[in-house]
Amino acid sequence: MTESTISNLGCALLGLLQQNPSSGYDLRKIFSSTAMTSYSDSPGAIYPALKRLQQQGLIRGSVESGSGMRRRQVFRLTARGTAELKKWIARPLARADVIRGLDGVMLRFAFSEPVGGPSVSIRLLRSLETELTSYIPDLHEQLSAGKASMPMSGRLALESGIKSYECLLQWTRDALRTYEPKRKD
Amino acid sequence: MTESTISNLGCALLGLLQQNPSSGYDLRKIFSSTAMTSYSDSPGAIYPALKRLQQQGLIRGSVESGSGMRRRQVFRLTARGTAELKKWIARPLARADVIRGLDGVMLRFAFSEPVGGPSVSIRLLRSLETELTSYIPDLHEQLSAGKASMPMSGRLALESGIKSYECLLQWTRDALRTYEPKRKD
DNA sequence: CGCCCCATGTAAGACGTTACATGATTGA
DNA sequence: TCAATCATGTAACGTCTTACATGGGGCG
Repeated sequence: MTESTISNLGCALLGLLQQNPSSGYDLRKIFSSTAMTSYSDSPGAIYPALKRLQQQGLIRGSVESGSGMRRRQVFRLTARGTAELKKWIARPLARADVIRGLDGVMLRFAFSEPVGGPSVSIRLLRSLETELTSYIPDLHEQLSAGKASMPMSGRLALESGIKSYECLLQWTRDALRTYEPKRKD
Repeated sequence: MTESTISNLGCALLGLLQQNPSSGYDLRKIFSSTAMTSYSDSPGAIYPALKRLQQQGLIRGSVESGSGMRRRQVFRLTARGTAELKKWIARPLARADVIRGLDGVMLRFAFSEPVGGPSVSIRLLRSLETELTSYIPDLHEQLSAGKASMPMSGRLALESGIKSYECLLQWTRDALRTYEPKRKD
């Protein structure tokens, strides 16, 4: 029933709607004009996604049509939508999330504070720190294992991936310090 | 005709096959066991992708079935496949590639040297440097513009994105120095 | 003999992309 | 009035996910 998995785009929509009730067009503008450009602003993605969310009972749209106004439909989260959003954000992290779903993780974190408060943000950061700490050494091993047999560009590409994870780990710790200034490191 | 766009997975397959003729199963193992885990190792993705590449005439499979061996089909690049791979790698970079297709860019770079030699790698790195140099300031502007209205976790998430691009730019310059030791910086 | 791994595939479904289509309203 | 923008959608298409299916070969 509530077993539906929601796509990243769907969750991004939920998160944005939680902050401000918006129309599909508003959301498209957000995706096309802000740093959330990594999500599609095409109508063929957004309107069907909104329809799905509404069919699942997670959002509800109401048509606004005052005189001298263009017809537009403003969507808001339902109680179930809020619950689903919270559940999505609080879902435990696994290594797979770090490897293939980093975008989703950052999206969850971005919404974590307004939706669940600082404690949820901190929990996310902590498990991200854990996963990265265990994953990065694996990557180093692969690098030294394959060093000889890889072309230089391949090796460099792998190093780039490693560096970016290390940079993310750094950021994670900085962010944790922002939330817990008294944390001893 | 050769107008077909090939998916990232398809290009990854082409690149790997260029280095070693392999069966679908071999390729799956690579995806599941190395840092290329970001690509799917599921048979439902790989076998259809191989079939498409073959239908496009970019690879050719030959069934190996010596006695006492399991049947397996080994794929090799055709001339057109090599050409297509080269074209894909040499395609000029645009900002969109940096925003939504970084994976693809790194994949192209990883194969650039064995396929096109150092000059192609260098060209890729240079245009990556250009794109990043122009994109990063935009992100900083967005950050300072939205600073007030964003929840802290949102701001931190944006900062994480910025940091990761800055880290990538750093890597790009390091890599360039690897290829051009005498470059003055 | 039975189980697990090799090796290949197919089918249903979900999602995003691209491109097209439609109307209403604002502004030059 | 004519173009641009607002605002919403639909249709076709390709691809990935998940799950299932199949058969041969090694191993205990």
